[in-house]
Amino acid sequence: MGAIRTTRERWIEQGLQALAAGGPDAVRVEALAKDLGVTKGGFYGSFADRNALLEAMLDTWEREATDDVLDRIEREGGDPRTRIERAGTLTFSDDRLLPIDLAVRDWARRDEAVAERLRRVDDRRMGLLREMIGTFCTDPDEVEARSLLAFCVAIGEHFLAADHGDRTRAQVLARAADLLLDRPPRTPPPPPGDGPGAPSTS
Amino acid sequence: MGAIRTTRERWIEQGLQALAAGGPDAVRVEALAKDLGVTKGGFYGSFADRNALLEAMLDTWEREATDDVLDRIEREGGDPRTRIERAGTLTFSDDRLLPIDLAVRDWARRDEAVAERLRRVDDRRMGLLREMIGTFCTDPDEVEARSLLAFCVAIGEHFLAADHGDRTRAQVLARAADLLLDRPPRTPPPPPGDGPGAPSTS
DNA sequence: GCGGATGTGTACGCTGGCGTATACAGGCGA
DNA sequence: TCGCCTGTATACGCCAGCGTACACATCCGC
Repeated sequence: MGAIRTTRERWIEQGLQALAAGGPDAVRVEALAKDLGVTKGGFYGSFADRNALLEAMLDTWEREATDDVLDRIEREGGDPRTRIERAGTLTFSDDRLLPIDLAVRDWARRDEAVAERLRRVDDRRMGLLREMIGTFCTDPDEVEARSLLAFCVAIGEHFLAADHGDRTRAQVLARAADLLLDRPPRTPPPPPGDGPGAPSTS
Repeated sequence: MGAIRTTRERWIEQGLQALAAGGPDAVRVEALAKDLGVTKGGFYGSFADRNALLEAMLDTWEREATDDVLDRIEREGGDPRTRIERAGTLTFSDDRLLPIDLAVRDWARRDEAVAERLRRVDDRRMGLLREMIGTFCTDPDEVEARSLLAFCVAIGEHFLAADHGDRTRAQVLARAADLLLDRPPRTPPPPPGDGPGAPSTS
């Protein structure tokens, strides 16, 4: 009957999906079991309790969100501006990582232990931004300000509901990225009939 | 015994506090009753069910977050840059409104009806930003990009855990506001021993 | 003062979720 | 082959939370 035994990793992955979809309160042992097509019987063999699962989920997320992404950026190299945008893409355009990231951010507002993990993750990301932006901006205060702006827009974008009239969000983001990365507008105001939005910061 | 009868408004207010502190899942009828020093007996006289309370809370929030704030900005007038910063202060430095705002944003990611309300609120706020930034920036694409950046940093700031080394968050935000509002840095790099951070965008 | 409207306390049934206990099934090494 | 280890199903006790029922208190208009 049992296709693949339900391992610890499968519980963690399903927990992260539930976290992404409904926040920490949505991580319920019996619901995860149902999603996995089993009962909760075996859960307590892999985890002491629900809290142990949450910890394990955060461990997994922390690793995936930092080492995995940063290693890949470093390995693939490229122009500083390109690397910033690739970092943004890997983290904030990933269908898997993005919703988890946003859920963790909200969670961190209410749980100091989660906030501490998030701080570790964000510090590494800010470090990358500082380094990259520092290659074309000399004033250290301005580097910090631009880095903060870039990070805030990459996150805040997903918490913002406003429309932009004729423009798409992607178009506005592309222009914002031009401002932050101190480069001329890519598509000045192109005559009508342009393609879909450029990659942008997020 | 009962000092002041527990009115509909008191339930709503307490509900908003709970929402701010723990998200929509934390808005529990019996918990609110306990906070108010009563039992849940009378709750169902003012509200059909828990959901009706949530709706009423959102109604209240929507009004306070738009009409009340925007009316006040308009009434007090002032320089465009000043008005932007006052709008930010009234909304995102208010101990009462800010946590509610952040909670609603996360909630909106999972509930389309909440997202619709948030869209109405954010559209009005973006409208103000566009108008103000448009007074000193001519390119409409750039106005939109700057408005988005300003809004994103005002929100994103609170979802960001990173440190800034020697600088305080307020200092970095002040510099970011200078960039967005296209004005020279206020405290170029002041010798040590400066006061607390300037108001900034948030 | 009286009576209804409004709020209150207590008790109940129901559901969902956690954690435990216990017996069962299948793979894998000695 | 025999046990063990791992995962599984089922059943249980427990508690929190929603919504209902009903009897009681208090205020306000008449």
